[in-house]
Amino acid sequence: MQYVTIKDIARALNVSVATVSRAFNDKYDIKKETRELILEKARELGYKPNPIARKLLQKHSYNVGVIVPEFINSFFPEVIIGIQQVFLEKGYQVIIMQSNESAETELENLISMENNMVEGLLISLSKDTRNMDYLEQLNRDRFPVVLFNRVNETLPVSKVVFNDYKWALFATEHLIEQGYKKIFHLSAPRCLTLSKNRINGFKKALEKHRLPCSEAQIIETGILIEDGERVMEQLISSGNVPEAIFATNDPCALGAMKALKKHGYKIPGDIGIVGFSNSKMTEIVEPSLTSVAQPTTEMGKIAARLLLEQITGTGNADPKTILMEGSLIVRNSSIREKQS
Amino acid sequence: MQYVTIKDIARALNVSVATVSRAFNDKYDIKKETRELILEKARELGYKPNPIARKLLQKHSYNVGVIVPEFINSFFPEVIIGIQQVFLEKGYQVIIMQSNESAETELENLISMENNMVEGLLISLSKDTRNMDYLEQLNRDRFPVVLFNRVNETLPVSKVVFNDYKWALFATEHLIEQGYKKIFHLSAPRCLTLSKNRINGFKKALEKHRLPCSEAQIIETGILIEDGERVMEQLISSGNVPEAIFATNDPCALGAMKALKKHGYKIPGDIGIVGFSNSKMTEIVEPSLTSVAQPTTEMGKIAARLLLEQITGTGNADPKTILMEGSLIVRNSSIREKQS
DNA sequence: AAAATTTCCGGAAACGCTCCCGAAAACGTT
DNA sequence: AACGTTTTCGGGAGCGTTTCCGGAAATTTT
Repeated sequence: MQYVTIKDIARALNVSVATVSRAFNDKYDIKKETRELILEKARELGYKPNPIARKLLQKHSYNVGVIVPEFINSFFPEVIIGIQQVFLEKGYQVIIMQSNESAETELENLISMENNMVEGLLISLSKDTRNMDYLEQLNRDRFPVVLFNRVNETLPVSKVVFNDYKWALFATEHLIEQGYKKIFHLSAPRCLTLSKNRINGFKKALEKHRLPCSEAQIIETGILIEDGERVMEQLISSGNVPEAIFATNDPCALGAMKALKKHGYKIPGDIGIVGFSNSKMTEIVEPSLTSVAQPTTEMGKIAARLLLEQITGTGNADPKTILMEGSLIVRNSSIREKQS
Repeated sequence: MQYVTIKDIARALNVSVATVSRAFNDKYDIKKETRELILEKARELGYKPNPIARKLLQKHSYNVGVIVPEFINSFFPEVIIGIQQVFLEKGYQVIIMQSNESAETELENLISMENNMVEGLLISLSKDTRNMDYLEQLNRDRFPVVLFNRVNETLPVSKVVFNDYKWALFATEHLIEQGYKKIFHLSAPRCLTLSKNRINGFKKALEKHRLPCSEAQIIETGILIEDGERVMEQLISSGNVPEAIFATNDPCALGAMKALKKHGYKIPGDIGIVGFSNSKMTEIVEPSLTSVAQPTTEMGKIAARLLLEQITGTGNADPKTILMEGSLIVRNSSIREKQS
């Protein structure tokens, strides 16, 4: 791979390497014919400029990196599509890595991104990321970083997050309005800021409507179908079945539904369910699942534009936090026909 | 970003750059104390080796690239997890890009991968990739490439594919055994080799059991829920509803189910359905969806190992095609209780 | 104590490219 | 015909590393 260099073609044509370089960089410092000649020869020899050597001088790589914890669920892929739309249009390539919810892999990804000289980084933190040293260092070095969805409070960088508090509150209130009283929340790992906000929204709703609200109603579950299923099975077998569930995401809600249906519970009659993120599955499952819609692709776009501003140096440099709003899509899983 | 170089720290300590370099590369050509001293100073100045410069000499980047057409469905993410497992273990980083089913973006990805000096490439072709010139060139330059899942017949590189023919045949036969006669196939874009093989398997099954088999039974649908739904709606409104459906993937099957259920058809009573890829959703939907399970993660691992062999030069260089087998997971969507 | 090793380090070339500077060649101006 | 301009090109330094080679200093051997 990559045998023929600029020198080979300079030698073959008896010109200087400088001239060859000029031919490729389209400088107006070269006669049209020699340019043609060089390009012709280059094609003949199968020459390709070595991008590494080039990058060594000019500091542009036109690469940006995206690190996400997973892409089994459709959330992150949708965000990434938005990110790509913005960057491809501007001539940047998007390098994606997934940390697999591991802080260790995330760090490796981070280092590797640096090695590839990305000009900026969009990150959604893994669930067991605690140590922010590396990111802090990057930020101190004025390296452009934007956090999205899974963010860290303390890091002074731009962030794009969903208004989890508000929509968790709305989702819970919706259940309350339907007459459900004993409401549980199936939470994502509590260490995530996102989880905390959703929990707070959930609590606030109960409080506001003077419903009981104990820690036992908040169950740290996970984000996969299996997680929701497992936790629900446990609740059922321990006889502690709530009247309604607000789940941290759709897969989790779907898992819970699966367990409930298996044990003969009627949804939404016996128990109401609300999910989060409004995935495609909400309309496939029966009953259809009420869910909070998040503008995923839009979120990606906004995060991307924020990063772009930092990279190009336009816009002011102060970190800002963008709070995204969504909507509650009410479907059958949470609507009680008529209540007593 | 990246202000302090090896020279700065050489100057600060009044040693040569060679010595500094040695300190970092752990050569046994340096006194322990000076090494410590240098590392200490480096930490103090916040020095980080410039990976670009390093890559310029030693030809290793320890990066491999993966290009997939999409990751909205869970298939590719699962494959990628397998790929990552193999490479992370060997000290390689995996760079992921998605072509968004566009041949143009795919080419850009390809070029960008080269620019980042990946040592090998794993590709699943986009649905409208026709032109193989670039890949052919890469292959001629002996650049390690492995195709997986979405492959091109003519390209003489290693490939990892699923035995689509056989399992499409089995899936169809299963429907036939259940007594369904008028069976349709909802196909992915026909230009894909994978589609052709599944279509052939489908045809073969019908033929074998002497069932009618016309082109009208094969409908080019797509790979998303919406596609399956749209096509099924059309079939219903035109009054041309089959007795059973073999869909090219689960989302497509789920979309069809959604339309059928909406119009009051009973599954599996009125109509039987089989999907492909055994996604998580098969067990969430009602009735649960019979599907062909593909060893996705395993497929990623095998493709990764094949590439690794090429990169490291172990194993023989002849391109080989690995055919993966799966299994038919029979669920409720295709089981007729008792038939007349 | 001199010779032979070993340890440690500096100089310099190299990787493939870009770009500044200056010189030669071509052209135009009085 | 002498001069100034412009175009075109080559020389060479430099990007930040690694690595080979050789030499000085330290250590061991005779």
